[in-house]
Amino acid sequence: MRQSKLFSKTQRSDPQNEESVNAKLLIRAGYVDKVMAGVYTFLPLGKRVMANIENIIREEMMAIGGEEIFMPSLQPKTNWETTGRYNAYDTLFKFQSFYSKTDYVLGPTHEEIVSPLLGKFITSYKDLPVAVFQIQNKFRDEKRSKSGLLRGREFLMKDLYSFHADEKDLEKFYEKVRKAYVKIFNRAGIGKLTYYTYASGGTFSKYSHEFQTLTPAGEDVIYICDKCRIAVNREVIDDLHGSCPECGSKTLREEKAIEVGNIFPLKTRFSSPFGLKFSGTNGQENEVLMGCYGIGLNRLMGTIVEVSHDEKGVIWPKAVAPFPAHLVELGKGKGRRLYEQLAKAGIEVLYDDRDATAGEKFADADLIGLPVRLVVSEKTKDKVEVKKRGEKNSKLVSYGSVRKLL
RNA sequence: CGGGGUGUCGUAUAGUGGUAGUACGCAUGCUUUGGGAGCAUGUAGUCCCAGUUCGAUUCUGGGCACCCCGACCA
Repeated sequence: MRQSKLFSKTQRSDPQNEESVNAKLLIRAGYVDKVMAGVYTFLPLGKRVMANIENIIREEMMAIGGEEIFMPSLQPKTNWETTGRYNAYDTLFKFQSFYSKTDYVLGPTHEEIVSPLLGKFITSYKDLPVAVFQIQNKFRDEKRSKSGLLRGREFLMKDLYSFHADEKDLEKFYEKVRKAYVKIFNRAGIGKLTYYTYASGGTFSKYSHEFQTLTPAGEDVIYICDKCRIAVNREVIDDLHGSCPECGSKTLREEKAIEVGNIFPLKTRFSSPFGLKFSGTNGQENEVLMGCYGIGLNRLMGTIVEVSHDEKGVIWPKAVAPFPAHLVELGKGKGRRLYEQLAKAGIEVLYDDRDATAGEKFADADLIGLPVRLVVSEKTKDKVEVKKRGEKNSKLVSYGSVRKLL
């Protein structure tokens, strides 16, 4: 893409009243625009990042047999009364139709939709197990949204729901999801900093599990067992008498972290109120067991920025970067040949064809943070200068070999 | 929801009870072109409502918005 055609522009200074790194950098670089606290527009660059994150997640969900659906944000009050959450869910956006005076909620999650949905199709043990997922906007009336993309009022979330005939099957699938999540966070470039974490199960079960990424920007405190490479959320550490639930070790390391994903055994919490039953092999009626598994995409994007940046800007991991490289030309038209050559090879780079000074272009390239910077100028002659973002050294390579480096 | 802070051109900021300044941006022209370049000209602003006052962007009250800390986070 030609940068001269990009309607978003970078900002030289940090936005007023923003403290968090992800908000400052993403706004300055033109990835997002803040509409109000916790609500953002994703600009062309930000939309591409989000699409990459979405695709990683989608691929891994499909790899474990997830079937993608799309449920509504607009939900009937009655479903929420069925589960008793209409009054119990404290961040629920509620409103009324002006015409019919019917009450609605704006979905903060989708158990109230997915449970009756599957109830229409599950009748026999032969229909189980089944897992459906969606990538959809959620709305939560947070008392205090904060930290840029980390805690929003409207945000994109992947939610997966699984349905099982018995606990053993639920546990088996739970483990599959855990592995899929590890792959997702590895691909998103935050695997090394992300820990499988024991957390409270609320009213549903003894423990749930979270994926926590270490960052000072995090809201949670976790205790890491380096031997098992797992962690325990502070909310359950007393329960476990301060020891690792897997090896019993008491030498745990305290860190701040942000929850980027969670997996949760729901069991019959929702199948029961919605009457999800199936006929077993013996003809007896049984209750369906459920699990739910979420990943907040906005939060994941913000977390990546929190853990991968320097004083000049973002440093995107390759898999989520909006473009694989930033082609910076110094001198009008100098980069066009390479741009077109790469395009022919199916590689779309961000081509800075603007009539701007070298300093401005370099500063923007650092701020936007694509993994590789390609410079073509008078000085590079028939070669291309290649530099990785986050590294100091550059090298000159021939036009033909650029492709292999991306 | 409790506490604290902040609201001034598009962006970041200064300042004042009496004509609102600077930088960047943007526009035009010329010069410049390997780390946010230079000159000239131009463009554009006091969050909203009320009160005090001859006069309020400034003071007072209320509201709204945003940020931070805490509480909350199935």
